[in-house]
Amino acid sequence: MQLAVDVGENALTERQKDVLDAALALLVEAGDALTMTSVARRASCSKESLYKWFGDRDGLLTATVQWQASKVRAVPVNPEAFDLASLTAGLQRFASDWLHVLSGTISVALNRVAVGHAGSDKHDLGVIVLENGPFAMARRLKPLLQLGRNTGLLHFDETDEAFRTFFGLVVRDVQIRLLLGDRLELTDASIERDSLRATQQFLALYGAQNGH
Amino acid sequence: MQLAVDVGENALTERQKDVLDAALALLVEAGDALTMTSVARRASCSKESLYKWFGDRDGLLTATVQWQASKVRAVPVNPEAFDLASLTAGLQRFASDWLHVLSGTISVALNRVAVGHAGSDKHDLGVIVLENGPFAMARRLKPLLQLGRNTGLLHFDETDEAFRTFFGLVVRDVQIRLLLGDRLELTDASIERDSLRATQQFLALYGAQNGH
DNA sequence: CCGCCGCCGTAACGTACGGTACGGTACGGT
DNA sequence: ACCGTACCGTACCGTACGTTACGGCGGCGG
Repeated sequence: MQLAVDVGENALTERQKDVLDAALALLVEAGDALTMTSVARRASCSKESLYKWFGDRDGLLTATVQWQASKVRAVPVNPEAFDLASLTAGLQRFASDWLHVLSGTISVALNRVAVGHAGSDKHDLGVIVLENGPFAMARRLKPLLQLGRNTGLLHFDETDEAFRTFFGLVVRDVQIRLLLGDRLELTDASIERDSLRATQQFLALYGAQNGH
Repeated sequence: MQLAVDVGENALTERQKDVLDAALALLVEAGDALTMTSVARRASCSKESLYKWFGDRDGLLTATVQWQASKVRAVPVNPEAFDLASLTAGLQRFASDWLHVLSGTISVALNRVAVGHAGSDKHDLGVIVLENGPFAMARRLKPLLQLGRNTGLLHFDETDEAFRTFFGLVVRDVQIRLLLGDRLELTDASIERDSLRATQQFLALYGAQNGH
């Protein structure tokens, strides 16, 4: 399940990063209708350079998605003085971060193009987004869950099942509705509220003080 | 929130239904790469007829999505002799049905093209899928939830919040992973197991016998 | 100063596909 | 028998876009 995301040495010059940022912006604006010409114009570079640097259109899209993925790096949770309060805070902070990312225009745009490409031959984008989306969330959250289990604060058999339940409680129908174009404004306040609710529901299901 | 899905009189001839079924099959196979020529060839009809019947490519796609939507009609739950057992059975059956639909190749294909189109100007497909997906699920489930509340079996303030929690517990990360191309085989047995788990978790959160 | 290199801008090419036009055929009505 | 209608198959047109090629220009080593 451990797929290579970073290509070791990205070897991206600043100029190329600027180009990829321009591609990101266009991806947000136009979605998959992005053209090589539009990227070249927006980034003030030649199409020749685009093809030299990224090979072809798919290479550019792949590099763009990876570039965005490399920008959102995980902040690890430090397991010092671990108790119910810090577990709750960690879960809620995690849910809040995730909802903020999910509802961002960049996340929506990238997920849209990746979903679209997963339907054709090119599964690369889907794999990359999968790896940096749900799978990355799982890798980041599972240590916290296992720490909770080791300290007796949580009860579950399969870490993966616990994670997926938490995922469901946090994300619910938000992502699919956003991807399908539903206007669904998530204010900071509502995200805070939903994160707290999801965390409390998760603790009600897997917390040590409750039955099961 | 009540959007027209059926166009009153569909006025679809059998021939046209066959064409739309061919379009559905091609949508599953090729996704958004479907071409008018391929539909005409598969359905053994002329492109002229396609344009006469459906206007343009978007019209064909819209008609295809609506045609599929018209095929999966809801089976209402009869509220006779309602108790905890029938509530549990209803929820579980609902979850099972939904997971079966979600994981079907047709649902995945239609959601993919709708998500893709939601990124461009044409939001129609997204709205239609939204209307026949999450929103239809909500309309079908909410009467059952309210019946549960009226009979004292469930406790919640907002029906919509309860529904969305159930949605999250049932769907979790399954749909987004399928849309992104993750190989995720859902056997009948695993779906039955997941439906039961989701139902029990939901009852643990909103059931009358539990706290809150 | 000179030549090489990387890059910009743009023009050009090939192709795929949406959309249209048209000839040919079957059929039902008169 | 004749006509209108509906439809199939196919050829065709226009365009958009991916991809390639080329001219020009600034910088840098010699």
